[in-house]
Amino acid sequence: MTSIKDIAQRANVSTATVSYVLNGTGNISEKTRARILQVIEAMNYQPNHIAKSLKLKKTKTIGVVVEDVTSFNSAEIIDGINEYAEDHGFSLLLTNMRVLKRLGNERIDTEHVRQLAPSAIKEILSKKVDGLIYIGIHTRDVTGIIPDNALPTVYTYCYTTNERDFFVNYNDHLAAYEATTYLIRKGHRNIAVISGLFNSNPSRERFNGYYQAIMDNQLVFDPTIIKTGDWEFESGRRFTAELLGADEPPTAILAMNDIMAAGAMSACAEQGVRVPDDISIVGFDDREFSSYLNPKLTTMRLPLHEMGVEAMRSLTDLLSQSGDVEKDKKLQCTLIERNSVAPAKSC
Amino acid sequence: MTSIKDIAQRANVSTATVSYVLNGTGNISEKTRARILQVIEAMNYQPNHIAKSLKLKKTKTIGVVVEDVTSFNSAEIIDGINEYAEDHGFSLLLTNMRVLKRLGNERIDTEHVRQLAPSAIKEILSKKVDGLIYIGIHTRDVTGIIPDNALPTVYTYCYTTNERDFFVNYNDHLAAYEATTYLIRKGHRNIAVISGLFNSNPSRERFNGYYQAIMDNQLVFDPTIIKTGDWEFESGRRFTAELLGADEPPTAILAMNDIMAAGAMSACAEQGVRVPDDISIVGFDDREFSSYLNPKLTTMRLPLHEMGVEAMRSLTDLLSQSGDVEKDKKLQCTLIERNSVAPAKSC
DNA sequence: TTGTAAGCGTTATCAT
DNA sequence: ATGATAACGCTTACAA
Repeated sequence: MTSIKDIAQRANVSTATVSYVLNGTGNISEKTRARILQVIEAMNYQPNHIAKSLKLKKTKTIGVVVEDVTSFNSAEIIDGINEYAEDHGFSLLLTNMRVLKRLGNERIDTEHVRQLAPSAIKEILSKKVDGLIYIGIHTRDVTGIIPDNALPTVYTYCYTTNERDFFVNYNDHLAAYEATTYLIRKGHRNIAVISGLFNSNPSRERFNGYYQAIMDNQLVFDPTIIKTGDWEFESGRRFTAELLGADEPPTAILAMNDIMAAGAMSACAEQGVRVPDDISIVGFDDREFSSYLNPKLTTMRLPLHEMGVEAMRSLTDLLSQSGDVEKDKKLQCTLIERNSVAPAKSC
Repeated sequence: MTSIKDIAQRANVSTATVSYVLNGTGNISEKTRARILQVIEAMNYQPNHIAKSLKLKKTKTIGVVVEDVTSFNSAEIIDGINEYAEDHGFSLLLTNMRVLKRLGNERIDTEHVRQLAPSAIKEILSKKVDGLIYIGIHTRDVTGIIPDNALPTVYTYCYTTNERDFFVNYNDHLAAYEATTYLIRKGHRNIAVISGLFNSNPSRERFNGYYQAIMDNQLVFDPTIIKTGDWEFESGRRFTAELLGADEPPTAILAMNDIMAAGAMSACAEQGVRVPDDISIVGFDDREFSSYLNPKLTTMRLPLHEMGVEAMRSLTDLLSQSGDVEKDKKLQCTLIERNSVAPAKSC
């Protein structure tokens, strides 16, 4: 590999001079600069980032620690990180803890993940990244997984209780409020919800958003049409079947993710109730498959890409200590209208 | 950060000695080794990979160049790479060309991607990775995207015509042959296919597999039930509608991806034909959503994870020049039986 | 405006 | 069995 030394030699200057023109630092006469640039071109010189990193103690690479790349949220967030990173000359060192395959979806509590983390973190610290972005697999508390003293870190799709950390997430409360309001505007008065497990923050937040929309519109809150699912297809199917069996079934269902919404649609098909003619359904997440369902699912889109962008922006701001960085950024979801909602039949 | 020098000082030895025990090289007496180890522990020493890399000219990290992380195949392949890499002490530097967002799905030909690649590659070469894995977004020829002299490279989910390169892909021909044979065993004689675009290798290979299965079973090949889709939902829907309108509609459809299969199911639903009672459908890819469709889709699973593992295995073998590495590895797909296929009605 | 040289944290050669 | 030291490719104070 051709180095700065080779360039210096060929251009009859010192390595310092070459370094100066390379970095635009120092005061170099126009003609030597031109000559050096020419040699650099001719020899197809590529700077060695490793040497530079060693000297500068900055690698211009950030560690992306992801609980599982394979989780539906990860790729799009990484894409966002990438977009911003590329524009700012950062590279990404990817560390995948693979918790889904190692632990299974049931045991993703902080305790178990913490056992997986140390070696991953150690590895990444050895490689001397400048900062860390941690991508969770569920929006939950992950305090303690990354040692407190590690590096500037921003968490996305999760959070910690640590004073020093930074987060970027989305606004669950508002999203559910808007989804519910949308249904109400369509004339629905009897809106069931199939929630996720209630030990999860998003479930609670979304429920609160729903509840507030019901209250703000002077509707009556009916606890019997609130069903606690577990995020999986089968729970969406089962609870919808239950709902459909009631004397006066709801005219709309808000499912807290698209998978349960798909389950709900399945239950409807089985019982011959038509979506959206007989019942409206709105999902959550805007998974790719939502538009492959029949009918295509109306759902709340998560701002995953933007979360990646914002996480990376926060981190670079942190690293350059440029102004102050928002500690707990919350992005907005947007409703994607497709074909699973119709106006309530006038009564 | 505590360095080898600090350790040496505290343990009253030279840096060389510390390096020896750290690497198990050299001949160190048991008691000094123990003492040094103890100091290392006490000071919580972490080796500096950057310095090591500079000296050794090996970084123990490999560059993963992916055309788009966001594409359905990427995450699982990366996960496979990760699994193998972790076991062998390699880190992953991720470079995402983001072609889907930059170019759109229509213009992903090699020409356009080639314009995106150079800066990405330059960047990654500067960071001195030991080797490269290139993950395509479609199985197609990507010759010329990565400069020939770059680094040991293995391609997956794509290929080149370059003698020096290595590939790992899956066996399209066999997969289609097996899917078709499965349908034939279920008694189907009239099996339509909705293919992808015919300028794509997989489309041709899969068609050949289908054709051979038809021949091997002495069925008659009917070109009127071969439809050329474009991989998208709408084409699956439209061609199925056509197929269903025939005097004697096929009793089964082989769709060359799950998205078109979903479209096919949608068309069936619209026309009131029941899957699988009236018509059987098998897809291709085993996308996550296949089991959220109604009925759950029977489909060929792509060995994505294994492709990642094997790609990384090939690359590490290449780097350690241990034995010879298979130039063009082809993995097998496996049929996932769900609920979209039923035996043909006895005629 | 340019050059000299020390130093970043390692490894490895050559002495001892 | 252990130590001194040059070298990896770069940046940067300081000197010239």
